[in-house]
Amino acid sequence: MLAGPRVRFAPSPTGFFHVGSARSALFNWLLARQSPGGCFILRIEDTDADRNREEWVDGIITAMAWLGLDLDEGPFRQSDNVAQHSAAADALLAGGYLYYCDCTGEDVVARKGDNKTPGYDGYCRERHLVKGTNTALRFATPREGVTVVRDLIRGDVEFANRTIDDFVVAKSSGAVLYALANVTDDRNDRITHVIRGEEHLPNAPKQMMLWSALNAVSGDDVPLPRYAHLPLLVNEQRKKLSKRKDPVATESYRDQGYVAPAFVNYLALLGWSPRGDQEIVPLTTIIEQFRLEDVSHSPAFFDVKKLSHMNGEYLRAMSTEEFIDACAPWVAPWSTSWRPTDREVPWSEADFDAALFARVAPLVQERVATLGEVPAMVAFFFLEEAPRDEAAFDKTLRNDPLAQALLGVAVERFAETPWEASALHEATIELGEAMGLNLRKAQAPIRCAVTGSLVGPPLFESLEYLGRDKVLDRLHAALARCSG
RNA sequence: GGUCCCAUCGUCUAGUGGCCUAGGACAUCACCCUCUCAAGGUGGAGGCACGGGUUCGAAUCCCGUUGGGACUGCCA
Repeated sequence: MLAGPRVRFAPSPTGFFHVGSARSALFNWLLARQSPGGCFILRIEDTDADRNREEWVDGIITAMAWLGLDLDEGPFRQSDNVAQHSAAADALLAGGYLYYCDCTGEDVVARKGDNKTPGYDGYCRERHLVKGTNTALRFATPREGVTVVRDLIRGDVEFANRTIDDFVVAKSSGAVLYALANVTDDRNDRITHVIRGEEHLPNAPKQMMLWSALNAVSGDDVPLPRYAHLPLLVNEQRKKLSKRKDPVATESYRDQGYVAPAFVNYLALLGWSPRGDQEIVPLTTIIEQFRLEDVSHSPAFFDVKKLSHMNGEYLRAMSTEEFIDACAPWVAPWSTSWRPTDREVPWSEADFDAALFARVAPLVQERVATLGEVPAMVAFFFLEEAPRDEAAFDKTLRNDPLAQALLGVAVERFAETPWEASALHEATIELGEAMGLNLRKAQAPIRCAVTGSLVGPPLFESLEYLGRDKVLDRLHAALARCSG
């Protein structure tokens, strides 16, 4: 049987799950899923104990599950492989690829002077130091020749070897660093494609050197992986998305009520596009058409506006039942296993009426872009008193005698109108006509009195669903507030 | 500073030498629909960074300029 590509997503759990990471994970996953025998591996790169936190690991796993990026192997922990990393370092040292160095950072800078070549100057390369308490292990990079990274997205990228300094492979504490740990694991996992962010491109030649050296000292000639460096995701300032300054936490998009299929679809569009003029396409199409070779070379801006639009499209494409279920974490969080963080539902469990929500759901489904917008739109159904938009109230009612008069008549008329939307609609038209108001004008004060707002779901359906008693109560209350 | 990457509407992109009078999507504007708000429909405005080549022909190839970015850690 033909072995498919083996890819890995190797995040370090040093913060919230970054949307850029989510895209890297997705592109890796797509490659694995589009070929028979493809294998998608999650490897948590947690070797820097100082910066890792267990909750971030959970965040990665939860977010990937949410996005539907299922694993074939893992999750593995890089920290479980430290013995192999050390063994790799030992072998490389024995093979003459590594040497001990006791230079401090200051030493290196001090010696630099007018030297144009950045980084370490190779000072200790010929000193033949032995292991001590302050000795790091460095890789002796070739002084001549070039290393060419055959990048699937960018083509061949050449690095003159003399521009690559003797980088540190293991700290003086003995801890093996990223470059070697990553390569050792990739080699052991038989990774065939390394797909990651463009910020790793300068690491590639170093890792290729390490890979070849490892092959030489182990006698196990593992084929070099193909590399693919994804364009960066940038902010409005065209800078790499920053964990500190930019809204990059994938979790927060879920909390806001973006749905996974929409989020994945949008992510796929960042640096890639499906054939034809249709951008909203099913995952199966994306899997089918995705090619690393087609990924764009230039950085992409994460545009929340476009994401929102797409999310709205996905929401509207749902059946009513699906939409109702999808709303649950935002409207009835007590009933769900997952619920958004930092989001308060304006009503209590006792106030909520699931049957009523099911009736109004179709009305809001076509009016929201995210599920997080739903509660505010339907709060007036479940709260004893509708939330108040004071400015709207002042404008439409308090300072408008005609509107108050209309409300007064409405109270009487609605007391005897058959309680259904179409009759209420008709009644309001007649009410307005009697006072020289078109429906647009006539509905406003009623809407404001009953829903507390000037915008919302269709009014007459809302009245019907709310019920005569509540509507009449609110009409009276509004009148009272005008005179009070 | 050094190494490397990148360059089509405001944004994401299609475009791989003639199909380009440069297509689509988001955003934006106008109009239509309409009980509000949305959604939807129709239409508009808006782009190949610049300069040289190569070619009968260049958004597409080459060189340069300019501009942006990443990396430059005993982090990943």
